[in-house]
Amino acid sequence: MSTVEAVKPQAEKIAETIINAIMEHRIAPGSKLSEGRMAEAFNVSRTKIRQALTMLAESGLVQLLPNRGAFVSSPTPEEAREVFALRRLLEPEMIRGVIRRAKKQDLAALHKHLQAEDEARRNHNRRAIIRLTGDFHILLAGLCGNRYIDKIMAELCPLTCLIIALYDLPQTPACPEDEHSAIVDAIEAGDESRATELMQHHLQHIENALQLDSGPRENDVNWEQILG
Amino acid sequence: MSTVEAVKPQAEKIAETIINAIMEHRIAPGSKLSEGRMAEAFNVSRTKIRQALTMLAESGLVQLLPNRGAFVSSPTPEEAREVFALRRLLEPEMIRGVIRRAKKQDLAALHKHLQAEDEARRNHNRRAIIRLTGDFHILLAGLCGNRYIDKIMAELCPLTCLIIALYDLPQTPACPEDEHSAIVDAIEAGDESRATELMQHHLQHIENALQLDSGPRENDVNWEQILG
DNA sequence: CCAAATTATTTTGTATACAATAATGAAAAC
DNA sequence: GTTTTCATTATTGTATACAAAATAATTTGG
Repeated sequence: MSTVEAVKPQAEKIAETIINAIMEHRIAPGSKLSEGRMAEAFNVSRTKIRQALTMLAESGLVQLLPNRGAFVSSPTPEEAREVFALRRLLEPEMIRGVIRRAKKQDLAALHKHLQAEDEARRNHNRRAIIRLTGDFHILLAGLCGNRYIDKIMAELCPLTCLIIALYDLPQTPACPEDEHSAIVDAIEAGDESRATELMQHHLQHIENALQLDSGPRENDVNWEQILG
Repeated sequence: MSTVEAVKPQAEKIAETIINAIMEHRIAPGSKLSEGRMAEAFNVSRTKIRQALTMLAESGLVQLLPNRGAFVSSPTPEEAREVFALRRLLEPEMIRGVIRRAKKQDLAALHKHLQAEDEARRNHNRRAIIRLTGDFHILLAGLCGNRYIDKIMAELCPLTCLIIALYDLPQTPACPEDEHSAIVDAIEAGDESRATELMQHHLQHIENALQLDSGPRENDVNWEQILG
């Protein structure tokens, strides 16, 4: 009797690789994702790539234009605002769930994550910082006890990374230094109102740091280097 | 200069057909969706069907088991509760958006929908009733001004239909008679607190009418959730 | 007759071939 | 020199063929 191992389909892995690259700002918004190139890069047929792309499109990270191909989304300022509005709605509830259900090991995982963030900051590893600050929210979502919120956050966080790539001022550090650790402290203390308020402000800070009044910034496609 | 018409891909249409059938309870939770049969039914190749199925899987309505095929999801009681928890969080916010932004024509569309619901009820067209009561919430979501909430609701409503198919008592009418029209009245009156409260209660009523304490009803063979 | 093992059939997974469409580049016209 | 047109190239869209896996059917052994 063999246990049914959760075999993760290859297409999903490919999609995750792309998501990771998006979260690390290694693929810019608007980049074309050529099926042929990707098939070559991942050493797999276009069929698989196509599958991964439809998944990414369904999650909103990629736009599929008929007969033109797949492009990484570049959210408009309005869409950016909508993303943040939704996150401000979801994440406080998420926090409440985490406080209610978190076990010791979950808190340990959060602390471990904070350490990783810290290390990335010390090393001035900008890419890791961006990805990890996104992952923090995904990690929280995974602990909130609602798998649908979890799924949504897993889509909204990469989208937020695209938004930051488009509208954040390059010099500003994307994420205020210690807000994450303050949130974890409040969670650990079981202080629901403080934790949710910190989260609200945290999200508001991020949005405020963006330049959402002008149109999307001109940034061109540096796609080749990714696969090279 | 030709405007870029939004050509809706065929795969999407197939997926929508399936979603519609799910919302009308013409496909039971747990049903197997065989690629071959579907290809024949829709008169397309399996490639297209496969695309539609990955889309449906991504939206959570279908479960893809490796080497076994596609099955319509049958949410567990826990999942059902999570769906409702999320809806209770999203829909009041949605209502606020609708009140803030709704134009005359939007309200007209809502009234037209209420009429359709009424007619379906008069004709005792149970399938139409179920679908239309779901569509009401999707319609509202489309008016709320946040396309991400819209997208999420377009997934949660069909899921809710599956939940009702699994856990609702057959004799109970799935949706309390006039709650939708009361909500529209409150929206029209611009009474935010009343509208959101009505929506809260509405969702609570639906959930309360379900039998979520026992396991999923023996509808079909529930082979699939075991492997997940 | 029932159970286990084996064969046959069906169904899913993947790659590839070819058609259709768009993007690119070159030549011609103004 | 710039623009338009046409041919070429590259890319996407779709179906199909074949391999792998699972299900169904049959045979064999007890």
